[in-house]
Amino acid sequence: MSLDHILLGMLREPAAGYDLGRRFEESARMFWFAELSQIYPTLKRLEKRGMLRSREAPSSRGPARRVYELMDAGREELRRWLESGPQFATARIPHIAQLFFMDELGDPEATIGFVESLAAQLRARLARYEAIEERIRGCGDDWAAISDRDFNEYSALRAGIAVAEARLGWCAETLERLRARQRARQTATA
Amino acid sequence: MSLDHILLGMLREPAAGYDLGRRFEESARMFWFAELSQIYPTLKRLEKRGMLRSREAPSSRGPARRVYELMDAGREELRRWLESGPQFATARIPHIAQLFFMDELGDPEATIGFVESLAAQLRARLARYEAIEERIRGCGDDWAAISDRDFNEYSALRAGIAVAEARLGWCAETLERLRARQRARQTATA
DNA sequence: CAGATCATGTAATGCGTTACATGATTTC
DNA sequence: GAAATCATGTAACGCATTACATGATCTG
Repeated sequence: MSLDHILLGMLREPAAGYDLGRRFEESARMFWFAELSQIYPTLKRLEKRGMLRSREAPSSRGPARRVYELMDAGREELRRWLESGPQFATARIPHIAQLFFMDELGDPEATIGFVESLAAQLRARLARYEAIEERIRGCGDDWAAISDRDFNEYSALRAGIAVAEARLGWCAETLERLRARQRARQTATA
Repeated sequence: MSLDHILLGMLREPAAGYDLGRRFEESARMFWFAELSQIYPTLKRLEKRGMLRSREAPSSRGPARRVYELMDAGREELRRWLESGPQFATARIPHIAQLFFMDELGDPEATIGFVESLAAQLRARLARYEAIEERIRGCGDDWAAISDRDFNEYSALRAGIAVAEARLGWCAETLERLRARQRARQTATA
């Protein structure tokens, strides 16, 4: 029920479906993602419901763009969502599920390898986030004069960084404990 | 594609669908959730594919239980999944999406209220996790002698706690910044 | 006897992914 | 002329939620 709202939010400035697709890749990845094949029909549906209006616009290259614009009904729906209090999705964290059952492999080294690989991927993700943060800080004017919109977008980025850091910290802590267990086991066998 | 694997993992000991439903509520909530209405057909499908086998068993109260048991094919599928490396779901974090668009309300106090409410809900969640941790530490024998399975389940819990703490920390940091902005605005107006 | 818990399921609907189809323009 | 980018979409399938349907047993 939220892709609708996210598209409405993104359409506070008129844009074509294709543009929104790139926005998911660039700035919204952290908290949501949608394929173009989902975006296009969703925009059509929102238009049919009177939330959006569209017109054709020529493209500098490639076929004509269908540019969507937010209508009053859409703006009201967006505001209702924003005023409805924090929404939570039911958790879906496959890698923690894997860890949960990892003893099935009967190989403590496999668990260690798994968490190491997890840490590597989280480091890469964190690096991407931090690169964005650098870019913002760089082109950013002075920090207090920033607009509310930019401030909130920056806060969302900070949230992603905070969680990635926490997960990495957990990896380090967990690896330490796993290795301590391995050492204890090896001295017990010897 | 993962509920299948999670059910296979849970069925390393035979159980009925209803039992698995409660397990999601009790110990797996942190990383996954499924309704009974999704669990029952999924179990049937896995049986048809030869991953599981089932038999009827009498219940102490209520209708007969259908108890499922893991077959070799199911165990192999489970292992393939565990060996396939850490899987990530595409992020879906509605409350960060809301924050991202929150300036639409044009009311800085609304953003502050939103993050406060978020913090309250995260504190409640963290308290639940910590209660589980207490329970584990309490009934737990000595920490090094714990089984691999219990160790991994504990690690999964620690992951949930780490993330909840990080989100709460981010709330505090963000609230501080939001309030500083408000103060700056008010002195500027005065 | 009412309400909670145990226990299994189906049906309808909606959300999301993957695969497929098309075609123009720009860059190398 | 090949590959990348711009741009729109449809179709099939699978995953997830909500609502509905049924009925036994236990607890207060």
